[in-house]
Amino acid sequence: MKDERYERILNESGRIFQTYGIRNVSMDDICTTLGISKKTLYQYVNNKADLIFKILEAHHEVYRQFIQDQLDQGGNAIDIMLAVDSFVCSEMKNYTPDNIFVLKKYYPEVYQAIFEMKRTSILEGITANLNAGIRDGLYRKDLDVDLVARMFVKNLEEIHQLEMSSSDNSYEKIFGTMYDHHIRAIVTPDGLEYYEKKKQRQ
Amino acid sequence: MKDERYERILNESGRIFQTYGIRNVSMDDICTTLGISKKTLYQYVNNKADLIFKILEAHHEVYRQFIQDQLDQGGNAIDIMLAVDSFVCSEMKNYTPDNIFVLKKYYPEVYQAIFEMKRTSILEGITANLNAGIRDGLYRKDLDVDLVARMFVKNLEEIHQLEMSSSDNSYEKIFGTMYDHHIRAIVTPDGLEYYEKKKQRQ
DNA sequence: ACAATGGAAACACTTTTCGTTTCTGTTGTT
DNA sequence: AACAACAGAAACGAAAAGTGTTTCCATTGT
Repeated sequence: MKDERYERILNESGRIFQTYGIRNVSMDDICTTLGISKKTLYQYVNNKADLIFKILEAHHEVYRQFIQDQLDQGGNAIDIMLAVDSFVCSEMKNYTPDNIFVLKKYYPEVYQAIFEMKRTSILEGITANLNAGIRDGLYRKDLDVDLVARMFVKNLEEIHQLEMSSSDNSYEKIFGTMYDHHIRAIVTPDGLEYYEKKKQRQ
Repeated sequence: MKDERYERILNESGRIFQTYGIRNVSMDDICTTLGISKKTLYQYVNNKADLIFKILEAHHEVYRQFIQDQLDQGGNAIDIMLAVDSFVCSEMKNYTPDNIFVLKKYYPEVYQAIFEMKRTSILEGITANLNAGIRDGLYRKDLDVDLVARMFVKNLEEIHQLEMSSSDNSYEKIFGTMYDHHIRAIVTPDGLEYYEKKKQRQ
């Protein structure tokens, strides 16, 4: 069932939802754009909410895979944070105020499911990063890993509530600051020295 | 009738339409946001289409006034074009693919009226600029003013059909290129010298 | 010839929003 | 105190748009 047509449905639907807005694009519009009938489309998705969920889920999977690859490489914990920084930032930019508004109002279950998925991924990723940094002597041993990870996620969520438009580059600034503060708060002297050197090179 | 409340209705409605999308924001939402009842709102606008029209018209008036001010100052025709360049560009950025899509599909009369209004303003502005440039020896005397003005408008319209997202900075590039070519195509040697000097200072 | 598949479009139903109206409370005036 | 005017909240009836289902038809493969 994970065939080329299914991939195309998700990718192309996602593109036109993002371009024109979820509620402005009807299932008829999607079929017209894709050149398939509704009967065919409904062989792949249960309903519009299901389509939206599957699109966001697939999108999230790309993000999750990127994070997982960074972790699997077993590199330096600070390098990983820096690599993840801009990737996560641009992922968040897709969630524009209008999209969030629509998801919350008309597809609340999809919204809950997706954001819980994201929350879980981030929590796991940060926890793993914290543990690796502690083990490598870059982060302080006395950190309450669970608490720091939760605080990180909380900060992400608060940034997300700010409802900036996707063209607003304040996202990068705020986001980068949050990452910067997070790292500075948890590093050892060795880790700080490494981090400062790395920042100077950018 | 042009009172503070009316101004506030237009400004605030325009803001949330722009943030959340025209069709995602109901008249009820607008009233809730403004803290007024629908009965009050309908004292100021006939219906939703009328509200949208009035918002876009007011927005256009700001733009038109800016252009008029530049013309009234009687300055150098090339300087005026350069002053107008980025103003027009950011004005166009408000017309995102989703907004255009909605206007065309659900409010076609509003769309036609607004774009005809814009077209007329641009045509008049460019025509006035061409005549001033010719009079001042910056533009060539052999120009067919009417034809050049129409070509300029045509180019603007074609850029507008490209459906770029508002975060895409290709708009500036394409737009700037179109302005550049327009000016280079019509200047006298004196005008070109002046223009090149001006461009070097930027 | 028949079966399977998929597109186009009709269909019945649902949902949302629209614009209108009613009810109520508040304020100002006499 | 009584009355008029005004505005907000919400109910209301109607319309529009969209949803998901089904039918009809054409095409392709066996």
